[in-house]
Amino acid sequence: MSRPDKRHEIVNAALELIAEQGFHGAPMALIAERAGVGAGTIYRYFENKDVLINDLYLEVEKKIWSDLLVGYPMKKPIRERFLHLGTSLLRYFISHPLDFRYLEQFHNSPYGVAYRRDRILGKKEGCDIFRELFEEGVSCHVMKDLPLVILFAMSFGPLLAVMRDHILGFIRLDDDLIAKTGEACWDGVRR
Amino acid sequence: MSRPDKRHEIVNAALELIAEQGFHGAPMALIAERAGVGAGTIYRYFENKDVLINDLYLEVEKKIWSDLLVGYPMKKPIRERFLHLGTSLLRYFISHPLDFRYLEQFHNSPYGVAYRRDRILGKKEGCDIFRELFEEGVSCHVMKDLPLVILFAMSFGPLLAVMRDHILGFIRLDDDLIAKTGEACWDGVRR
Amino acid sequence: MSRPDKRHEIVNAALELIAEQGFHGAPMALIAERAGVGAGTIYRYFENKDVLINDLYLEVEKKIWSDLLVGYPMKKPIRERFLHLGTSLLRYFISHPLDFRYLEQFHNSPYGVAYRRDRILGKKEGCDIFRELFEEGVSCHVMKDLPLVILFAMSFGPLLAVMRDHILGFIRLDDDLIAKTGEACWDGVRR
Amino acid sequence: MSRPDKRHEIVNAALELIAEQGFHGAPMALIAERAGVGAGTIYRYFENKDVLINDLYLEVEKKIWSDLLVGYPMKKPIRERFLHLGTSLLRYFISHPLDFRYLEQFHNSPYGVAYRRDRILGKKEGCDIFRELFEEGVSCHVMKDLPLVILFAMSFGPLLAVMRDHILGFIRLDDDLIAKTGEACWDGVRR
DNA sequence: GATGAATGAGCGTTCATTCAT
DNA sequence: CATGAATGAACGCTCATTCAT
Repeated sequence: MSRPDKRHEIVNAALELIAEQGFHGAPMALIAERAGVGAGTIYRYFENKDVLINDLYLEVEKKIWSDLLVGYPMKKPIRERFLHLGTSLLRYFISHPLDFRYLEQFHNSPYGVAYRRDRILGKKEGCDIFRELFEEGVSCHVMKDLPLVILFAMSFGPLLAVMRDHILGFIRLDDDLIAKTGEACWDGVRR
Repeated sequence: MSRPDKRHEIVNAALELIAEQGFHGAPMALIAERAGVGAGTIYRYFENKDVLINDLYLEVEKKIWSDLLVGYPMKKPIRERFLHLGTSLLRYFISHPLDFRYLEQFHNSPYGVAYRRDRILGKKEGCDIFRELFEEGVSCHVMKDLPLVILFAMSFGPLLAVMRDHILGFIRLDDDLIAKTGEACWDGVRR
Repeated sequence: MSRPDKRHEIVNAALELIAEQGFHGAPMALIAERAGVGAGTIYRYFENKDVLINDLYLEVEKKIWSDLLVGYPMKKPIRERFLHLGTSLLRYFISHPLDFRYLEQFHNSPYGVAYRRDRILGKKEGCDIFRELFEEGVSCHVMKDLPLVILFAMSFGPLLAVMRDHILGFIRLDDDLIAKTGEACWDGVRR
Repeated sequence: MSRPDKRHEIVNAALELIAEQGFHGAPMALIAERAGVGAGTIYRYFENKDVLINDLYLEVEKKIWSDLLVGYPMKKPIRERFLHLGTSLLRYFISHPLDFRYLEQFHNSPYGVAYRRDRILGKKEGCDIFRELFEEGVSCHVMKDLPLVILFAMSFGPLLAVMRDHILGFIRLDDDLIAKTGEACWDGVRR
């Protein structure tokens, strides 16, 4: 197994275990076992468990951001851009349910708080696209005149809630439902 | 200290510690100490830590349900009932931030999954009021023709997201913002 | 086993193992086993291994200081006081060889450096008696006019070296040899 | 890098690390890194860590012995020979503090005990010069009539103790102090 | 010969749970 | 009943040593 492969096996094992069992259910020894490496090997790739968890988070986030930007209709009206982002996010998570569950575990843990703070305060680069969209939406009187934080919440809140239900098997999100969910979110923020 | 008092102290200590520090930061010995009882005493009231955590969850949920029903405008239009529930929920969490944070910890843990499943499937009593409201809303063509699960998500998702931001200090929810947030949620579900 | 007993068993097991095998040869699990307690039990008495090691050091040192003061001929000439301290120290270590070997391990480790520094600089109380003796010896022209640090070294150096040889079985220190060793040390510092 | 060079780099790196940080602070990987070789390479020169440590000890000791013999006044009186050895030892350690600190680490560890035993029992060659000197001193009634072991201790004990204080910075050994320390040691052993 | 990635036994420490008092 | 000292399995992590390249 080549070096990048081994790293990937570790990251994948961690993603699976943490997504499925939470941080408690993912001791380093188990991650190592599932990755097919020795326990000490993980520490050649990651300084410690925290670093592994944070690096994994960054990787997942990066994949998502780059996915969201694929086909982003920069020149189209705000509504279409909004719908693109919303439905893309849903689609991404539907194809990568472990990523979704990992992010949920991450955000709801000591690790995640700092990141949430940074994101909201605009320190995270990837979020620019959202902030710009919302700022434009507000200033063009297309969206409700509410604090950005609230508009964020009105958009992500329902999307993520719907995703949770999909992941848990309470609904089956198909293209139709994805579109309708996106529209409903738009109704929540539009003026 | 009487028996119910002692139980209450334990439950309260657990609520505080878990809400503030997460499950990791709430070892039984610390809960016992903060409750002013011996470590072994907890096990006279709760079979084990899991039971304590689940019982605590049920208590918090019960308080919330009963609070939501106070002043519930049973006879008023769907919209008003919806807004009552949404803004009441926000108000409850604003005055009981520990309850909110505990629920978040709980839901995002192995404990929480089973409960979410039960609730959605209609096994939880308290949810009846929501289900009835949404079913009526859909059948009267006042709400979007979407699966109940989606309508739930469109309502709770943003509310809880907004609450998180309030708890984390990113916004300050006042009466005006509470009302506007409720309205925005309504826009999301209404036809 | 009563609480003080258990603490004593732990301290004793640590003393034995560290004295005989060094810090490497004294893992907490082994200390616990030899003490006849569970591994976690040690942590009820000592915050961590460092604290155990330092506390043990302080206990040993206290025993020694109090032993040295027994029968200290405060009013007798410097020479007699010096000989009292030297021979008492030898006698103490002969009856408590584990204490001697523990101190050796301790001083020759990261733990011990700080203590040595403090002692030399006169921050340790117990050393007062030595410093006073040497200062008086120098100012009365009974001892050589050398820095205190050197006089300390001229006294303790040979004593401890002789002790090491006794402990290792290279010589058998009897009363006669103890007396002669003390005298030889005195010759080293006296004018 | 030639074979002897590589070996020397390894030995040197081990000396530095162990002298400065103790055995705990000198993992094989770090020794290898500082030596500029691969971790596995060390094992081509030394069977294992113990062997490396023991070989290093022998090298240091050899350097010292050969240094002590430089200018040894074979024909001069016992006193002068004694002073030569004592002050040469001090001077050697002052110019080679790492050697001193390494020896201290070594002697105060499981490794060191065997060597001390050997030396004292006369199995080590280098010690001959000391033993001869002391035996002559005793038989000529120039030194005290004490066991050789004690005379050794009376000589080395204070010297090494003084060195420790110098290394730790408690005193600054200059030529004057070196001479006086040697004389004081002589007073300890002479009749 | 030289390498350094991989290994896994072993470390110090935590904490849910038990049980003698 | 209530206690809290005692427990030991399980954790995250280190490092001497091996071996495929």
